[in-house]
Amino acid sequence: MAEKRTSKVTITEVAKLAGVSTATAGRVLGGYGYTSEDNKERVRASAEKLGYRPNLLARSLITGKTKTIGVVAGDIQSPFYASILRGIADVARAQGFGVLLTNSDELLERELEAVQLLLEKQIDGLIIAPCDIYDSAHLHAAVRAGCPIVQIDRIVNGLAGDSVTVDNRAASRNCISQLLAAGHHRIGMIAELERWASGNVETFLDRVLDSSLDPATLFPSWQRLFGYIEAHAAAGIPIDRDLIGRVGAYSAEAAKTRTMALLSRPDRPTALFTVDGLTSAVAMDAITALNLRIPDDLSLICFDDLDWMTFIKPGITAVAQPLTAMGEAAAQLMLARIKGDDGPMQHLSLEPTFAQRGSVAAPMFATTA
Amino acid sequence: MAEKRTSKVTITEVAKLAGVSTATAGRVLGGYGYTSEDNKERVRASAEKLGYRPNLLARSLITGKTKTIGVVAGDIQSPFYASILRGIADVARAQGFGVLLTNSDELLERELEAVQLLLEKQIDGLIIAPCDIYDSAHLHAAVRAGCPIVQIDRIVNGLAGDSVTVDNRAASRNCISQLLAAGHHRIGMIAELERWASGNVETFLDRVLDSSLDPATLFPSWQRLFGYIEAHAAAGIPIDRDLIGRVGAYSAEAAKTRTMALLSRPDRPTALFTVDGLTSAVAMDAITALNLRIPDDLSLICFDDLDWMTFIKPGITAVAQPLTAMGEAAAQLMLARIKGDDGPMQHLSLEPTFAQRGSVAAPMFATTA
DNA sequence: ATCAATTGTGCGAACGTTCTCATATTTAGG
DNA sequence: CCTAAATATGAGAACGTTCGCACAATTGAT
Repeated sequence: MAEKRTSKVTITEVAKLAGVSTATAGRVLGGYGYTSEDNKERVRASAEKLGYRPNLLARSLITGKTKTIGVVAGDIQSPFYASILRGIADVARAQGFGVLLTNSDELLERELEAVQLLLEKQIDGLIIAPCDIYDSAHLHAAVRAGCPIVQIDRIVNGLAGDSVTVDNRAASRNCISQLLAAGHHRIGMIAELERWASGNVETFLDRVLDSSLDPATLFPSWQRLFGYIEAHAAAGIPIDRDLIGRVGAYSAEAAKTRTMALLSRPDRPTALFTVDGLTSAVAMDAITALNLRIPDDLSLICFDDLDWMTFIKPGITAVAQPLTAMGEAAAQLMLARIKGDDGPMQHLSLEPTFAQRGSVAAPMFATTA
Repeated sequence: MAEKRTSKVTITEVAKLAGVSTATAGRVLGGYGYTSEDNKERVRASAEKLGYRPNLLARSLITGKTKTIGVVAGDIQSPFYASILRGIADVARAQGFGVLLTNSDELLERELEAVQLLLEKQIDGLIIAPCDIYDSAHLHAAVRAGCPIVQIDRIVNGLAGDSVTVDNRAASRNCISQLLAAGHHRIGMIAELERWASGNVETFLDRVLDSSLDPATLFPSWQRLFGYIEAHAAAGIPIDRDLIGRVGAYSAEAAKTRTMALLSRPDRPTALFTVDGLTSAVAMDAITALNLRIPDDLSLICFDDLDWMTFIKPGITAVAQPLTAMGEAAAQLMLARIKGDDGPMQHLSLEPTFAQRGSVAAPMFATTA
């Protein structure tokens, strides 16, 4: 490159032009300490004239604060994380904070790298949807190293960090209860249900029913299954294990296969409960492919409210998580910690809203015994 | 806070423990220069033992490179920006770069603040969907200050920065031609059409028809109107000015009002062309509200392919921009510039794909003369 | 054997801020 | 008038790295 001038106007040059020390120039430009009205003007004028831009790197190096918060999302491309991120970014911006973003794709290895990078970049705090809620030594280490953490959507067991979640268990129980009340006895469920530390779905059923399981220690999809089981128990309806479509991974393809299989059974469910945005879209796709009518052939309730649920055929009844609000709350908690709040850990549980629309009806007839 | 230890293990301490100079420790840990195998091991062991984490701030301050690229999106919450961002983040991560994100909400003032913040944080480059393509002095200044810029979706007139866009004019022309070929003579269009430097829609029509307008200097929605006009001209079909629904702002409410008005006319169009994701969703909403059947009562083609377009009633025919690819390309261009590429500006135009589905049919009858 | 690379090391100066300290000067209260 | 606070300034040391330089020690080709 021929020319590479400009850009590096330092505070020293501004000070020189203004005829004061760098210390004084720093004080007026950084706004910290005493300066005479006289010098304030002179320094500001010089800064303006030279087109001075403070170098936040240098400031951060000495203050130890970067005014940047790191975010590890699963996948910003999903409306779920996109909305949360929006909430975070808004609050951060309002306070002059920047947002450093990474995706984990729910892969622990990625998360590890991401957290590493963010910490090296000296972020003031970390907002994360943790992949692994049972161990996550790296997160414990981060906290120990003085980096406050706010968890989103799920909670690492025993981690000293705030959290913002939704009562998935109650919301799910509510959905299933509504379906049961409408007369459905065979309610299908499509859920990720990837990791559970202590066994398989059968074990899980037992543990829920004998109340020896703390839902707070689970991944959301397991919490939602928790509510599904509870609702059935409360209504005295036995659960057909075959109706619990465990996808086992966060994958559209796998979910599609699983859903098609579930809905193609001769004794297919009369109602379906999808447990997140991905499975809802996939289910809708399968339903269209199989030419099933909603709610005549199949009732449907979805977790996560997507824009198309408003205007599709009959509206789709759904649970809406307050996503941007969750992001905002997370950022607010974070900023409080950064400002020095060292009170006890806060675990916010925001209220989801229930969007009653037209996808639930009474079952037309029993498909099979 | 009672304890605030750990976290600050510096390279000096590592060096001391390893019994070498900070320079040597720096060389092995930073991987830049010569070091004996012997010392390499010793230093690495010491670093490991102390839990050393490099402070990228300090490194950046001296190298002048932060390995961070700034992104100014309109609104990450929209699938459009979310997908682009995903592409950017992937490429960045693969090269060890971080992504600093901000939203402009397409507001110049916000963009100004955002760019300011990013520059002060010393980003290595800026990827932006610029609000104002006619002036943007701040972007020219950034380039002059040595910060490479890659523009997305639209191009600031005369700005020395690369760009990644889509041929909106051609894609739009193609859509309209298909509708015309299907027999539609009254094709409605809903578009933002917020800013055009040189006048109103009438003037624009004239300028397009006498070929005195360079589409590259326009906002996407105007480019799409450009194609709409051209297609009509090519087919020899006169344009009814009333069918061009100019929303005038990026607002769902305004778009809804405009769309409802357009579709409620006694001489309503027999086909509709929506020009982005927002207007498509809004149009779908309006269509449902008015109880119009697709494609019987109304044919529909949308710009931007959204997930629900696959599984809604008849599939919705749409133009799909290669969003993640655009993000990836933008990041790639950016990284090349950062690595020192000072070749001529590149203006990439990626090919959109056309998803032919079931929302287009011949018009059933003329609604009115 | 000689000279020029190549390899290896440490010292101390950067980078652009803020911070600590020392030292004035002004203000205010008795 | 005196003293204590408040206001104002500058010199120079931080912050944690990398970089330039000087200087050895080792190579390898003539």
